[in-house]
Amino acid sequence: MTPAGDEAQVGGIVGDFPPANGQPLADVICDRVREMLIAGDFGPGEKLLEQQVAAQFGISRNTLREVFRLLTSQGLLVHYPNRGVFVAAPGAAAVVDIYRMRRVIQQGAVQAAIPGHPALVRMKELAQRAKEQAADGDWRAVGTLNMEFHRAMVELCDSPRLSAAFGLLLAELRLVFGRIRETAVLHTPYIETNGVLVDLLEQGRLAAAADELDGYLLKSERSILAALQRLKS
Amino acid sequence: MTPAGDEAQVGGIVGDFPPANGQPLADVICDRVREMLIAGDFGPGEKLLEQQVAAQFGISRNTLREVFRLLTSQGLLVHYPNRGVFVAAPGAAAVVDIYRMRRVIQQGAVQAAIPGHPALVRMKELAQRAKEQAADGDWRAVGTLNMEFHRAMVELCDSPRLSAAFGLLLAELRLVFGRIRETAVLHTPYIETNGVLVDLLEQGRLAAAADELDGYLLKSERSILAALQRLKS
DNA sequence: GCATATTTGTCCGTATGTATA
DNA sequence: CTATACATACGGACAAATATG
Repeated sequence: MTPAGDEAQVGGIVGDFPPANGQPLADVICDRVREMLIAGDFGPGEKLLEQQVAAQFGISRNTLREVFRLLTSQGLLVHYPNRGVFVAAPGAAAVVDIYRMRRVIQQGAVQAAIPGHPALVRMKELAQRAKEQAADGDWRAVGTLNMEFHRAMVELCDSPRLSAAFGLLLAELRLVFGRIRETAVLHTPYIETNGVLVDLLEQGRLAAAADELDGYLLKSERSILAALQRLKS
Repeated sequence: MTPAGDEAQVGGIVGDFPPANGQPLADVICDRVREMLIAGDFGPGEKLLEQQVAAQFGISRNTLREVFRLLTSQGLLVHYPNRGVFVAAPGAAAVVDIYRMRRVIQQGAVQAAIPGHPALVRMKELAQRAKEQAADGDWRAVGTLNMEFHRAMVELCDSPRLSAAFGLLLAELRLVFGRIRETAVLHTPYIETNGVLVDLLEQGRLAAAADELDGYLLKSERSILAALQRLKS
């Protein structure tokens, strides 16, 4: 079998010191499953059976277990010993915690922003593109661009570890978004805010930018919590 | 090598070695290996052979692979595809990045500290105990207590995710410490600082505490970088 | 409350490709 | 360039824990 055989290892034969190779299967599947999770292809709280999922991806149970370990450590899956692995279902408490951490990371990143960092240019582009997509009414695209906008913001302070930690947060947050229908309401009001943020950062008014950001985070958190509340009923 | 000779795990097929197993074997071994890594039982950059390490712990290669995945995602091991897993050897660049992130997380945590949080009491105890151990000349204990002091500091803002991310940072930092001999120099000057920090936090002078913290982080980072530099020669 | 079926946790053996001496 | 060692990945097996009827 092994229908996942198209992972041809064409890698560089001439590969010098750094590995020129394709990544292990577990990493590939891990990315695929993560995408499926945030796309909502698995329901929140759903149980993932090892045999079934392994067959679904055409990989062995052992390899899938490595994938589960990774995604569990990233907070996207939850593991109950001897019971199995389930899709995480972040509730209000998780959202509050995620935003608490967002505040710390993003405000810290903005205040430690490196002047003239290329990520600022990227933020400007993303804010512009989001404005265009909003005009077209493509809210899904607006949401994605907004995510990338904030990811670029964290990259302003040029710390790989901080960016990685923030990436995990965003992935978990997208898991929440997947459950909410009213995407327009979630992202529309912040298109303007993003433009203001870029302007402030370009002028080097970091404190003012941090302040604007705080307001954004507050409103965003509240609207998500409200939408979640509506879901429960 | 492996002076911890009592690790003789006679893979108890008959033995009741998997005792009242609450958590999976991979998690248990993961914790053990992490402790050994920060204790310096494996040298930095050392290659970890699957068969050998699996035999050393009396577990299967499949289970060990799960352990390697976890520790790699935590930054304590490095994985080169098709070449194997190696103990991470964080250099100057890593230290700079770790401290950049420490500044963001710890200053953010202090400024978002919840008044009267029990972690503040714990900080006070830890600072006191560190002072006592320093008088006894037990620098290893002082180092550990200092770590716990800062961990408690992050818990002041009551965010499980932030605390978890900070824990990963500290583990990686301990990997660096393991390579440095002069532990006394690394931890002694900060015993006093910790006392000042507790006082400021008790008085609710958060901004002043954040400032004091910044000074600590700056000095600490510099002394570590200097010690690393000395190692290279 | 019990017997049974399902699933996890863990191990082993093995084939294949990759890197290194 | 060949030989060896090793990582990668698969499938099967079985005990123990859990879910099910």
